[in-house]
Amino acid sequence: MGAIRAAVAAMQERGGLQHPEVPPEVDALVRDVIGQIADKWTMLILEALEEHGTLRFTQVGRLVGGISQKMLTKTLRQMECDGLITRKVHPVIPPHVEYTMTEIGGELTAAFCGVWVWAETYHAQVEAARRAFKAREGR
Amino acid sequence: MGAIRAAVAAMQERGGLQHPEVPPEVDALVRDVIGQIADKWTMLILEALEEHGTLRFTQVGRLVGGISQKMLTKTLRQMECDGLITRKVHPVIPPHVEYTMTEIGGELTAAFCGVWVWAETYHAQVEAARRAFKAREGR
DNA sequence: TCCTTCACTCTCCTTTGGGTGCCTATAGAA
DNA sequence: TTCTATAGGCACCCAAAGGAGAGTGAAGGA
Repeated sequence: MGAIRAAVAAMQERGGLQHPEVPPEVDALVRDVIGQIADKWTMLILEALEEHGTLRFTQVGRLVGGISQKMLTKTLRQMECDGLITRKVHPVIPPHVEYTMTEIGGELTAAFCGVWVWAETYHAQVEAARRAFKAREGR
Repeated sequence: MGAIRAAVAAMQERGGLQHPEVPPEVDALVRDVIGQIADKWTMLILEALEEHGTLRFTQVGRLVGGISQKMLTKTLRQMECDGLITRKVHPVIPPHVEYTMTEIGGELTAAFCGVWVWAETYHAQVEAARRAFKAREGR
């Protein structure tokens, strides 16, 4: 995990981005972007695309699992709008649409990967903390 | 960013966690944890605590900005439940409660840092992609 | 001729997110 | 004596998120 911290520090050095005192309008934009992007389905779709490359609509749905068509459509549109994926429509008659990650989508996936690793690493501790919390508060 | 990917691969090797065919109950837990944690307020509160160390209730509220008392209370409780922060109540009469990040909270913040850096690095491109998308779809 | 496939769209419905305002108790300030 | 600050709890409310299920349209197989 130290490597991630180091990499992050390196990126901050390179880009000259420090958290303390970033201009407020940039902060607002960043918050907006984070708000749009840091959602469950976006993360899961990025995961699926990273693992399997170009996918079709129903393939994404199957890989993600438990997502309704509505949310899948909506999330894919949002991601396309934000430039995280590209959408290629083949105008054939059983419709054929392909979704592919863009470069910045790949970068975001890589950035999110740390969170996945965190979740996989610590989910047992989170479970334990929840049980302990319930025991403390429950009585 | 390759360093992150490498670190992740190393962690997966070490822990024996592969995405393809991870036990379904673990997958469910990880998704649940991600779902709980990948929310706007949690991220912003972690940010505030990382930057300023131990904070009181109203301090957190001021630093986060734009959050209602209700959501602040709720989010802090959830984070305490998940073991991301500790809550220390001083039983004095103007109430005094202190919130501090735990170790796994710190790790999560570090993991999320990559996403913040991504947002700061690419938000201009996201803006551009959105404008281009609107121009494409708008007419 | 009917059914199936794909990638949606539309409508209806329930759940959740989140805001506002009112309540607490008491030490100390005005 | 009255007001304020602190960290919430509680009740009510609206809006948005999100799920379920039906519909769509045309090509090609049975």
